[in-house]
Amino acid sequence: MEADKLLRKHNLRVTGFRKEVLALFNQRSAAVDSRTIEKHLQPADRVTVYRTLRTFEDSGIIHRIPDPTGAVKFALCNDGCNDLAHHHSHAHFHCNTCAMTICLDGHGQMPIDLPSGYTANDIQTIVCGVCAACNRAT
Amino acid sequence: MEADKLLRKHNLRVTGFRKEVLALFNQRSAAVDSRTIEKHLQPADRVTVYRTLRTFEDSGIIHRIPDPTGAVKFALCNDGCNDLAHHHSHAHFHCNTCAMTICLDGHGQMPIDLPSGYTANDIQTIVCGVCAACNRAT
DNA sequence: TTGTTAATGCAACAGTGTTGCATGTGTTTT
DNA sequence: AAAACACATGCAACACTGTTGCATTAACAA
Ligand SMILES: [Mn+2]
Ligand SMILES: [Mn+2]
Ligand SMILES: [Zn+2]
Ligand SMILES: [Zn+2]
Repeated sequence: MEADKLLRKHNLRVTGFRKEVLALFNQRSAAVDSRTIEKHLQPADRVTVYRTLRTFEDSGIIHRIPDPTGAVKFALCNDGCNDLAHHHSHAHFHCNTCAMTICLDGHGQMPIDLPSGYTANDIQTIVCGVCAACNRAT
Repeated sequence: MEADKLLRKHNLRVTGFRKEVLALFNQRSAAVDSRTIEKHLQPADRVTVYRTLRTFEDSGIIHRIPDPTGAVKFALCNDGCNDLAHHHSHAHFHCNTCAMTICLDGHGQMPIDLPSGYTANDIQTIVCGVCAACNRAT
C-alpha cells in the first residue's frame, strides 16, 4: 500500500522519515533490523528509529521477529492488524549462515498440549537452517 | 545428575561456582536468566556468569531459550547433548504475565513447507500465554 | 608437591534500547 | 492564511546486556 495511505489508515502523521522507513520495508523481502534502517537512511537518529519502529508495531503496521541469536527484526504485517491487536499465524525462517530472516506465510500451527491451568494466546515458530542463496554459495 | 559427575562427563573442571549454578538450575523448574544467577549466587561476577553459561551451552549441559521479549533464558538439557551437537525437539512456553519460561517436553514438530532451495536444521516453537499460577491470580 | 592449564575477578568497552527535554513539523481549527 | 495544538524529531544522558584483555587464582595431572 502507498505509504501515505497506510500511515493515515493507522492514524499516524505522514512524515518524511516514516515514508522512508516504509519504503525500505517495501523494497526488502527479508525482515529488517533497527541497525539497517539507521545505516540506510543516513543520517538517522537511533532514538527516532526505535520510536518509529515501536509506533509502527503498536499501530499494527509491522510485527516484531526475535531471532534465535537474540537479535530483533521487523517485517510488514500483511493486513488486518491494528492498534488493538495483531493476528499472525505464520512461522519465520532464520538462516544460520547469513542471519537473514523471512516470514513463511500460509500454514497453520500444530495443536500443543499445555500443562493443566495454562492457556495459550499465540504460538511462534522459528525454523532455523540455510537459505537458498547460502546453499548455492556452498 | 550429581553436579560433579555431570561436569566430569562433559570434561569440565569441577569448581564451586559451577556446582552452585547447576544447583540453581536443578532447584528451579523454570528457565533461568543470567541476572537471576548473578543475584542469587552473590557475590557473582557478571563476566563469570556469562562465561559459565556459554561453557555449559557449548558443552551440551544447558540450552538457550530466547523469549519473544528479547530476553534470553537457559534450561538444563535432558540428555544426549554434548559439545558436538544439541538435539532438542521440544517447544517452550512463555507466560506473558510473569515472564516465566518452561520447557514443554514430549511432542514433535509439524512439517513446514519451505521455499525452494531452503533447508531446515532446527524448528523452535514458543507458545505465549498465561501460566497456571497467573491464571489463578486473576 | 610441582607444573601446567583452565577458571575467575576486575576494568574497560561495545551494542542495544530507553528517558527527559527542547525544538521542529504536520494537522486542525479559526 | 494564520494561529494553535499535538505530535515527531534530535540531542544528551543513561541503563542494561554481553564481550574482551589481562592479571591472579584454583583445579588437576605428573
Ligand atoms: Mn512475519
Ligand atoms: Mn527447553
Ligand atoms: Zn543465508
Ligand atoms: Zn505467569
